[in-house]
Amino acid sequence: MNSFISREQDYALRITARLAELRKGEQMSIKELSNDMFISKIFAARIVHKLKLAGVLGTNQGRTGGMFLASDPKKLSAYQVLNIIGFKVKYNNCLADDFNCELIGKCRFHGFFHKQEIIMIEQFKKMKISDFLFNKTKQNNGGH
Amino acid sequence: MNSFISREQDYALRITARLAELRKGEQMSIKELSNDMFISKIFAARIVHKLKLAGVLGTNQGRTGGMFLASDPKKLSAYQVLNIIGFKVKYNNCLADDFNCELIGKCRFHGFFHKQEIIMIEQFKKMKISDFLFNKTKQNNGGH
DNA sequence: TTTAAACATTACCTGACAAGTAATATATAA
DNA sequence: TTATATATTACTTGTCAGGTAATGTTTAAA
Repeated sequence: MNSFISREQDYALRITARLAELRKGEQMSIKELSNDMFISKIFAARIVHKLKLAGVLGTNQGRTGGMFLASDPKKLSAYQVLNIIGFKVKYNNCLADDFNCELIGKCRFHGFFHKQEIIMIEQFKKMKISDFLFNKTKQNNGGH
Repeated sequence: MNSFISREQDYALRITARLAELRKGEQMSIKELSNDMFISKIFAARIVHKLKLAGVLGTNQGRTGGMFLASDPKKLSAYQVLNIIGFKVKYNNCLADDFNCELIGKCRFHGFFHKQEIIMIEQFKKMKISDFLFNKTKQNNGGH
């Protein structure tokens, strides 16, 4: 393991990027989405629910239900999506809030890891969901 | 949780950095080392053994035994030490060799994660153990 | 020769958690 | 009423980091 990004977080990114390709007013069912993105339907539903609670996407229940992106994909960062699914990753445990390091003030690794972590997070904040569309020709945001 | 660096890897870095402070010919016991670096003695022994097998440090058994750094700390990178302890971290599982992604060629997340991972690894390669000495002013730790 | 103190090595335990499954509830349009 | 959506909770399972325990081997000093 030891992956920064969990499967669930990865799926959340895929899902938002896929929904960002829909036209205005268009929606998509979990079934279709999970087929497209190769995620089990039930797992996808759970993720979709979290994203909905966070306001990133909207859902309609019922027979003609489905879901759609409720945020501007050009403003929605990868970092935001990851955080909704619980992105609490650290370069090293010693950077965690509740970590009590006996070597604090003496250990130079701490500062190095801290700096690297900040650099990484900046990258995740910089990248927006619109940068990750699967098929750019289908995209429908301004300038078409 | 989900830390890039495991405790064991972190300890390996501490150990090599601490040993780098010894004078030429000087050695240190696991007992003293584990006290200094706040690592359980038995866990430290396991890590030391791995580092010895990799040639990073040398050990002497027996009553007056101990260990010493066998590499030049100015050439030994943090990356090398991490690798000895099994640094197989990925930004995302999809970067693993045995990962079979159904979205390959279509998914833009892959390329992004790959790029970020390379940048990170470069940093770990650039930093040498000599950059992390605990006490730069007293490198030879006189009155011990 | 005996013993103390060092490193060497293997085996095992345990709690956390990622990942996925199962089951059931609720909502809505035809 | 029914088919088909999403909503929600609970459970299962496998993995593994982190640590503990136990025992072996080596060496120098008593």
